[in-house]
Amino acid sequence: MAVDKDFFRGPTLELCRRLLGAELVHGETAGLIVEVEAYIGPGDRAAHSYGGRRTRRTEVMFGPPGHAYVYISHGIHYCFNVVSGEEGNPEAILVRALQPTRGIEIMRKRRRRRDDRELTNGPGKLCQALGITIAHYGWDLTQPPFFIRPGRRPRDEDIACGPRIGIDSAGEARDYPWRFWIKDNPYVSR
DNA sequence: TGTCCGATTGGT
DNA sequence: CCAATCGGACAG
Repeated sequence: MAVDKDFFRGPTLELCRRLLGAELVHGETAGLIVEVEAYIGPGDRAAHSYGGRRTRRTEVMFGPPGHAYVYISHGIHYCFNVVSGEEGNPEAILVRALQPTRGIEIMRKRRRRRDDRELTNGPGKLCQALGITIAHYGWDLTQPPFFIRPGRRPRDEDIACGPRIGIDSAGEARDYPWRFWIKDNPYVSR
């Protein structure tokens, strides 16, 4: 059913590719992961854990991989990340978009949009659609009701990568090609 | 397409 | 103080 703990081990950029096509499940709602971004620890100016910042917010990233890092964005939205990398290295992967697979009626109620693509094509949108909040901070993603299920991994030629979104004041890090998405998938953000 | 604003948290 | 891993509304 859910992935094993080992699924989350290994380099963060490799886990990014492994997450594409996997299913993120919360309760009765779920979707295939179609877009992610890596935020890699102390050396990444765009990461909340840049320079080794260790606060109540970033604490979970210092723990073992496979847990949820949820934070509040601009005061009103939630963003969901998967903690990655070795324990002690504060790394995480932001899930930016999903393709709904289950509970789409629930998502429509929560989101109230005309176009179903607007349900989960952004990091704050997908949290609202799946009911993910700050209360899920630190949760273990190998256990129901909140977990990741392995799926069909896309072929490498069906995966695209490029610079991350919304971080234009991060110096060199701005151009790192650490955003990954499934080519031509209609649920990818932007 | 562009711009503006909400309303919270952490860092300087 | 102010920028931030964003989304929605509305002008044009």
